Amino acid sequence: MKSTASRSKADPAGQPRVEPRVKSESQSAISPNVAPYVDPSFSAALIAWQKQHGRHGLPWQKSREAYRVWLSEIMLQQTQVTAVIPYYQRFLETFPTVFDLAAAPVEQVMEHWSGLGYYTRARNLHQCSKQVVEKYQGKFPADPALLQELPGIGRSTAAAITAFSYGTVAAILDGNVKRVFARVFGIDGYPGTKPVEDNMWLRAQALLPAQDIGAYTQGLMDLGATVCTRSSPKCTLCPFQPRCVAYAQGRTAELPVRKPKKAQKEKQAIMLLVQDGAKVLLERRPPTGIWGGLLSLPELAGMQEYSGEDDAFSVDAQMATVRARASRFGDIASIRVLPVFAHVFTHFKLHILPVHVQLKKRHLEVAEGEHGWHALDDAAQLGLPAPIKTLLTNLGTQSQLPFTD
DNA sequence: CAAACGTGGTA
DNA sequence: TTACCAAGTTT
Repeated sequence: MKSTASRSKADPAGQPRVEPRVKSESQSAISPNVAPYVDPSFSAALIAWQKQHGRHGLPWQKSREAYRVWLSEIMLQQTQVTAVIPYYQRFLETFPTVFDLAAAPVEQVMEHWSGLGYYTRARNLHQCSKQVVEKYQGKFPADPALLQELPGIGRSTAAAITAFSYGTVAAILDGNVKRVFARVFGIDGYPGTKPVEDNMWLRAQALLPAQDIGAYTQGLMDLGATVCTRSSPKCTLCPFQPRCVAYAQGRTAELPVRKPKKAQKEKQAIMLLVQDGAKVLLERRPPTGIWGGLLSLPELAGMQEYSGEDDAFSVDAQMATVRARASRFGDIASIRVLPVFAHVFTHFKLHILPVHVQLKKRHLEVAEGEHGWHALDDAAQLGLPAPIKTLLTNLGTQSQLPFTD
């Protein structure tokens, strides 16, 4: 990021030519927002800023190979750069090409994704790799419209992949862009709503440069991630400070408008930790729903609504069921109720009530379909939900369980 | 189309 | 500790 003082000859400076993409329609339906207009100075300023102050050393920036760009873009959906880096590198080592990924069993893909969250992304990633191999001979299309038909790739991701890999001129609209636009143009209204998002897509299209789409797209992301941050934006370093509506009005803290918050739901689930010596009983969760496709502890009766302390879903009341369920797998030596702990998701809080069942004699293969015995020592390597992985790991090290709630 | 879908970091 | 968030897509 240190700038070589000399400007490279590749910098055309001047005005990038932009074809007029927006008709002079009245955007009257979008009340608080001004109609987007073509403004070459926006992309010119951003591209210049990116080349000098943007990020250039991220692991997925070392190659423009579509497979790598695609992999990084999927991993980065709703996920921060620092969280992605180790996953990205491990993925590339294990699956160096789209052919390797397509040929791998989905269980192995889930293992490598474990801990990253939003597990549908992993299943879609795997499906997508297979389709690219079958339909496109392993070469990702350069047309965003074609890419967008593939699982896990939406409008914004399709544009990002083609812009970075092939230089295709297409607009992205991610969280960074929404934040930058909301502030620079003073856009009121929560960006998650249809009218506001539509307006932003129109702007994103109208502001596209004819050249340097890679630097431009990266610039939008970099500016949002490093300067125009959610809290404490570094406005003095921003190339758009002179034209920023939010800055001029002292409203950078209010824009973009926050998501209206709903009452947080709470659920609870009794989870069976059936142990036989050094092995523990795990089951594959259904492909859809929370933790879809991951290995996890058997749940007693699914996740129940939770309302305060006084709940009828107490472990005590379920002991008979616990005993019945566990005895299918062997003769019970002991049952110990472990401390309850909570795990918070984006949209609800889950109270986990673990019950430890020690077997003295495991029934020989109970062929329970999705059930299987796994070494406790392998807990860290298996594709497990983060809190379950923590639970098993702590069990093995004798240390105390996660925070009780 | 609003809701579902994870996790770890920060205020 | 609670609340909010970070390179969105799918249903």
